[in-house]
Amino acid sequence: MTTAKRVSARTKLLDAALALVRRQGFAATSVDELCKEAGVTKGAFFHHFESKEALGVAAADYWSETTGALFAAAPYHAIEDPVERVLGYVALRKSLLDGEEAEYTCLVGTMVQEAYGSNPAIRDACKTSIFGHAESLEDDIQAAIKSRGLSPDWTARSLALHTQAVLQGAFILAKASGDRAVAEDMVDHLDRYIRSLFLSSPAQEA
Amino acid sequence: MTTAKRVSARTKLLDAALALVRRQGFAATSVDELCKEAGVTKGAFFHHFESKEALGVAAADYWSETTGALFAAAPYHAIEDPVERVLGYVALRKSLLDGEEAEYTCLVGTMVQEAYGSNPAIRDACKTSIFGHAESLEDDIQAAIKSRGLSPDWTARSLALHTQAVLQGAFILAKASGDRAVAEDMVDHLDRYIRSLFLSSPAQEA
DNA sequence: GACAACATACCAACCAGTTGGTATGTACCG
DNA sequence: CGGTACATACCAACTGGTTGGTATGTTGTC
Repeated sequence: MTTAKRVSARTKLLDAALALVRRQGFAATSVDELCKEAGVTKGAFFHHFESKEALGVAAADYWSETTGALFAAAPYHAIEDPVERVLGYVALRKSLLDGEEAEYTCLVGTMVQEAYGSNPAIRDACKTSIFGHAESLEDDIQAAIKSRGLSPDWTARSLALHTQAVLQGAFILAKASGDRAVAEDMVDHLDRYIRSLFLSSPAQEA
Repeated sequence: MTTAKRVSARTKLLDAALALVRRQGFAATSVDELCKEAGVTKGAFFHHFESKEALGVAAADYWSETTGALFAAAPYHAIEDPVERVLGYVALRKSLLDGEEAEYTCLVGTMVQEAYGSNPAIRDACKTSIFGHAESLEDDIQAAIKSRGLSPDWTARSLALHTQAVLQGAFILAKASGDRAVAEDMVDHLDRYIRSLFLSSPAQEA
């Protein structure tokens, strides 16, 4: 092992950032607070990150890595029919709506709202995270289009992004109402929409 | 006229709050900055608002009023067919995606992400704004259901909220990418979904 | 002359970031 | 193998500027 005793201060700070920024936003989270949550000192913070902004960028990248690994390992990829695979993704997203708001909502969706106008580096990192995740869905959607012989007037990319938009919006409504059931209803509508795009016959149970 | 020379400091501060908070978020916007933008002093600020938090609540209420008036005056209400009226609302929302991000995005959607965990008063004001606006759509959706003789497994309320979720999500994607065309695509998907719910035959042009 | 609507001057707490330092490697040279 | 040179990882104390908020005016109006 080349580095670190057990868990490096860097990783502890990134975990602290996920927890605190998701709960209260980026600007409202101070460096002191992050250090306290991580159990390290300010010296350690500025050893690993040259600024608070740099921590924000690193946190977005860290978010992409950890959530990317989670979705890459998910069992829905094994579903053979591509339409059902896309619906499997949506079902997984619904099942992840569990616990407190700060536990299931999206770090980069929260951060980009604060950063888009004043912090290009964080904005770009958030963009890469959201649009990169959407891309991982695009191939399945494209395969689903092909499998049903469709020539839609919408693109696989735009539908992949739509799933992300619905989820991000669902998070906002859940945060506003304090009720994750609202978010679940939004995902149900998304499921219904995707079925309507790929299945010629009307309603059908999951 | 009972108050104010021309425009009261209170209104100027609320307008400043809309501009600044939409651009950079609530926590990142300081009282000094708000006063400078509004062209008033700190004394005026704390004369009208007992705290920064109170300004946040007032800004959310002010947002509800101004946007409420805008939508109440919109011509789509005159459309006779309730399904077309709902689609008219969606078309209006799409047409409002104009200018810079900070000009078309939602104040309360931005604020609630920062406030939900640490500021119940602001959270509630945002909830009232979003859910209140959704309610103004609910009657039209209910009428649309009735007009087509449907008995759906979804509620008018949940579809009204879904429109808001799609819009809020579209704003996030637009902020992340810096491209409002992405948001327009999301609204197109919403339009397509609503048509699929109410029209038995497939695609049809607006 | 009372009261609302502001302005000016100020403060204690907090902010991001810096400093100067220690403890523990690790690389390389003789 | 020993020792010096350098790197990495971290820490406690500090700094200058900013923060939300206050105390005390001044002004215009009924």
